[in-house]
Amino acid sequence: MKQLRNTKQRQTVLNAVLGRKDHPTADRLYLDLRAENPNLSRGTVYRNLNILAEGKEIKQLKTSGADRFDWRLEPHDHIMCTNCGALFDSPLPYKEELDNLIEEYTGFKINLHRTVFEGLCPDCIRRLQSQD
Amino acid sequence: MKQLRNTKQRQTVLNAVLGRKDHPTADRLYLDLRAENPNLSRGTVYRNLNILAEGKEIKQLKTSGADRFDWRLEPHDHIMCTNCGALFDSPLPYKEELDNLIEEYTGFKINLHRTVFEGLCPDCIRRLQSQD
DNA sequence: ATGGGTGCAAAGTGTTTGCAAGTAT
DNA sequence: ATACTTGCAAACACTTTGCACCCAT
Repeated sequence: MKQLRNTKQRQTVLNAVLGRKDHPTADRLYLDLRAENPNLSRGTVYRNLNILAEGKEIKQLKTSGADRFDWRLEPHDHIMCTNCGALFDSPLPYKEELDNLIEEYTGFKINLHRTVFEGLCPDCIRRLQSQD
Repeated sequence: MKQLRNTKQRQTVLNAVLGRKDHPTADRLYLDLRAENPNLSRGTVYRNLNILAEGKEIKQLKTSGADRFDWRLEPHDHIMCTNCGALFDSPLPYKEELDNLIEEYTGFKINLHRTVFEGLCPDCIRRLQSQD
């Protein structure tokens, strides 16, 4: 395995993820960071996000469309607004026993499961109602 | 709303999804169909898959990477092999009550949730063991 | 000094779209 | 006849990569 280095850019990217409570996409992160670091490159942000996720320092949420990044390391589910795209953590506990059940039923070796609830967030419900 | 037409191409695409028990990506479907229909275009396959999914005639599985299509209309979870990419239906029941719980906790209006279990399928477990 | 890291731009992957011609209704 | 659909290619969104230079170790 490669010996990782502690570059300014990698620190910047890591802190950016740890420092925010939303679940930004790589590009959102890049655009925000570039405001402060004008010659930070998109490739570097994407590369470091992948490296940090592989090293389990952050979590990568594989969504359709753009992947999101998350500072919470314990497994947990998510809730996504299909109207505005906002993403939240689920308050329900992650059910690890489901993984074991699937293993028994299917012979798979399960690492984890990903659950995303989809619907309208309170803000969008309000917004859509006031439009009619 | 648009008045849909019943074209040969749309039928071909619909039957292709209904007729197979795997969960093909749009591109897999296109490549397979083009063997029989040399001037079927990629755009037409993608367009029709989206139209059919909107019309609830098939289901669209939003996975990271390429979306998959599914003939089973009732909500159900999936199991994906992270090694070979194979995708299977979960034998566990879909828990609709979770959606209600999330609504109570968060004020969201939930339509559905998507759960994908990730791990190694029995074939890949065997394959990987015999390599060492 | 050396090998991982960076910036940049080009290429890759999966998907959508504008347009002129074709066809189901 | 109307307007939805098609094939095609170009465009798009998101991400990865090749390369020459740079810098943490």
